[in-house]
Amino acid sequence: MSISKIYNPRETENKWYTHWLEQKFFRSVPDEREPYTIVIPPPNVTGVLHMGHMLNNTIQDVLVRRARMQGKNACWVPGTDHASIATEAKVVAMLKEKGIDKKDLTRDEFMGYAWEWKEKYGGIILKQLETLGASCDWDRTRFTMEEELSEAVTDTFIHLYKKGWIYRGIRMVNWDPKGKTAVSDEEVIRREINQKLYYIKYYLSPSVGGQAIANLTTSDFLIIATTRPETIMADSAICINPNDERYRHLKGRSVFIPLINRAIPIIEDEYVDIEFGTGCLKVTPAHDLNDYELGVKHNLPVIDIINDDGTLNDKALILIGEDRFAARKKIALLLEEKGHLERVEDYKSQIGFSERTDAAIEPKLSMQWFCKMDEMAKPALEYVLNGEVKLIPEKFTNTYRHWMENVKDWCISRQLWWGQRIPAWYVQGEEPVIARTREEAIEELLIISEARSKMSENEKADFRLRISESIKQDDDVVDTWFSSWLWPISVFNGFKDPDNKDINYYYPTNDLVTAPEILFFWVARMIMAGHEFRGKAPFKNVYLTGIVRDKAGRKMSKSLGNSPDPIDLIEKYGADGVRVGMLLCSPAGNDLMFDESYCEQGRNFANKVWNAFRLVKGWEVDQSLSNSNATAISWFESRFNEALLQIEENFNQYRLSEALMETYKLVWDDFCAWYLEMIKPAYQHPIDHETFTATIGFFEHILKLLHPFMPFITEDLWHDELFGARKDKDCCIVAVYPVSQSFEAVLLKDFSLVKQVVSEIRNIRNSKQISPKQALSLHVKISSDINYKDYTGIISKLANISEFTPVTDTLSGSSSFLVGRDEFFIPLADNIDVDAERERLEKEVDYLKGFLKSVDAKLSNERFVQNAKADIIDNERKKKADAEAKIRILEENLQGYK
RNA sequence: GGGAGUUUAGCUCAGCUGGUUCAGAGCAUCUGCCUUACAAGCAGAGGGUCACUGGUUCGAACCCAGUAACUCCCACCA
Repeated sequence: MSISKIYNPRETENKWYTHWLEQKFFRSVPDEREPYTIVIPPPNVTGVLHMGHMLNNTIQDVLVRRARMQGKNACWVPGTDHASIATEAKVVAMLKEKGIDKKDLTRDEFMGYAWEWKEKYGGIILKQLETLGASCDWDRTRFTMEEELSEAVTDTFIHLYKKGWIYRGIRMVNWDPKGKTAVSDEEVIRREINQKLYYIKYYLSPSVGGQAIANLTTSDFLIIATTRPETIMADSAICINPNDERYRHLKGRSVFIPLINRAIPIIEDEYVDIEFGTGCLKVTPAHDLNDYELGVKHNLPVIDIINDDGTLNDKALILIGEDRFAARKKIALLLEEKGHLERVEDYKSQIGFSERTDAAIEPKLSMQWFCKMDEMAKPALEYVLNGEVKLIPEKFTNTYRHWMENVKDWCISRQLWWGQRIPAWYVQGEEPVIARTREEAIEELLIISEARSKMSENEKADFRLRISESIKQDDDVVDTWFSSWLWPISVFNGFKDPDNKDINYYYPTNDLVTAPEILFFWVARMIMAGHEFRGKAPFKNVYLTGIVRDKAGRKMSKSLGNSPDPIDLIEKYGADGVRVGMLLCSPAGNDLMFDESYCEQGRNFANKVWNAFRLVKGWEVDQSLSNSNATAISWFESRFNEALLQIEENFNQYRLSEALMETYKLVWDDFCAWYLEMIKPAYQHPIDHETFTATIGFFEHILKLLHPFMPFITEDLWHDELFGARKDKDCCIVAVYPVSQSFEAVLLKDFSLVKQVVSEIRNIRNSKQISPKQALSLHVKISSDINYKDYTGIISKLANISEFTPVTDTLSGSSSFLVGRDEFFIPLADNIDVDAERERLEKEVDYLKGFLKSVDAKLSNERFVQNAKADIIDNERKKKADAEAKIRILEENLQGYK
């Protein structure tokens, strides 16, 4: 036999993945079986696999593989997301390196480069998923920007527009000056930043009507606190609280903006917090959301001094062309020079940053497209509240509800090129028209025009000609999420062909596995779209994974450099090892503190399975031998079913890491450490046929249980001739997953006592430094009803006992122990420290007496006896009897030492 | 500022409706072993005032109230 002592994953992984592909095991087409469907959360095309994907996709693969083995028609749909901002940023950067500026390109040219880039790098992450063993139906791979999915986006836009749920308007949006696009509220990450609060003097203009105000002595100026001094040039007013006594005298007056000396009015509004800062607020409608609203209310002009790229424009009058942050520093100096800066304080406040580019968000007024959310949020909330969609863990329901009840309209336009272009068409002097194509837009315009005034055929032709020359499509694209919210429907072509076989069969899908961070971005919106377009939520369960953190609890990120490359890990520990490692440290719903040592544990486990196989593989069967392991076999059978029940339960509750741990212990402890040790024939001895067959059967069952977690090693072993000849199609991946059968509880209970006996003997050996090779004799004084005769063989073998003698009296000069009510003695005449032995017994008796006392106290407590349930009381009585019996035994034994 | 969650062994976590022999697992640690499946291993051991303070109860890791620490989400205070 020349099987390697160590499991070598590299050889097997490729081989079996290819085999699975060849056999089309991942392929799913509708049939009569019950479907089990997962759509992948499409990773960004720009992405490379990181630990978050690793976790997320391992979980999906475990679920899919298990479902497949349970006989369901398992379908895992893979794909990628075009990720407009992230991808466009990468393409722009790539072009820049080549010396090309996006500004110098036409839209088409840019898209050419972008597609080229996508073709080149877009497939990487999916290839990487293969190495981890993902059993996706690759024939179904979709991309959110491919033609059909883009059409779905356009159709959806039109549909919602017709419903009046999509509208255009000027709003204060979150502007990303780096990406030069608006981003949604959800894409803004707020961080507390150390800032400076600048106290700036605004001098009052000469008093009203030329009359000096008497009590205005020191103050020819007001002081205003701001974190953004570079925006003072955009100020439209100063606002005070009408109830603020301190500023009563300022009503109706105006001040000059420092440096540029533009006069602005002082207005009053209760919005201003008297307590904060100086109680005076500068109102900058163009650059602050609240100020904007204040401006609308008080009819103030909007002065936008910041360009799309975050530099100051000519309306600023000074510091034109400077970046906003540079301008901030410079203006502080200028103000200081001119004596306008009263003081500067350190100040902490929340600043928004773009999720995609990490640029500080600039509130900016602009014309954008919005999607109304309130109507769609209602049913989407209902699905979760009534349990049709289950969030796992449940705690997210609260957060979900809160969000859905306070949902705001969704800014869906993005000032980018990479994405689905907004299907709005403009002609000078006309309202925008929403249509799929230029032609349809023109027709639409014609109809509108026709409705206004009747046109002759000539006029029509003229009109058509005129508008087809001037008509222009909106330059913007829709938010990426505006395509991914359709994903569970669009991957099955549910928009183009709403009654097709696939969508009818696979939709709604079963489980969605994703990160809680995108519960609102994506999950909530998918539920909305699911309801709107299919009348059904898109999935039944949403498993929200934790965030992968490092050992110190920091989120794994590129910038921290604390994230291992999953592919390196797979190289090092094997895909099965990494999968196990990932799951071992991922309790459902909690973040996981990842550490490489978990992968090591996973690898060791794979190796354990490998070696168990080597052992069995090496046995020679002797047909003439009769079965000498009946007890061990029935014990393991029961134990297996007991564990399987537990595993099923864990899976039902999506406790994957517990399901894995249960399997791990079943294999390592019960199967390897106990069962195999019990039946293992002596060196170079054959095994009987019956035991061998049973063991092979157990092994197969174990491989099946392990398969969803460790697909490669299990498939590899599955095909060994040990298990008989297998056809190409007869694979572990499609083997029938076992279903738990009834088991013998009494046998399991008795056996746990037997294990204790073995452990006690080993313990005595250990403490007395007796070699395992030295056989011992065991004397047993039985008072329980366990039939130890059934177990003498097992005990003898596992504890190296040469003689098993029933006795009726305690045996002095021996090391003794108690298991249950049965007493065991190992004669060790010259190796016994009598004092120590006596002491040990006394200690045990003391402990038992204490224990008995507490039980007695309970039982003599009337209220306990009155209130507690009968079985609890019974149990206490049993404990009492048990303790009393043990004390009697031990005390009897102690006689021998007196 | 509002809300949610967490706090159990050195680490990561179980502990389901309060009640099986003084609270469990895996890893790590310690001790002894290279015993022909596996040192990526075997056998054994140690390790916890269940964050803190009260309360309810015959009985609390579990229920209630408060306190503290941490985490996350939401929010326009310059």
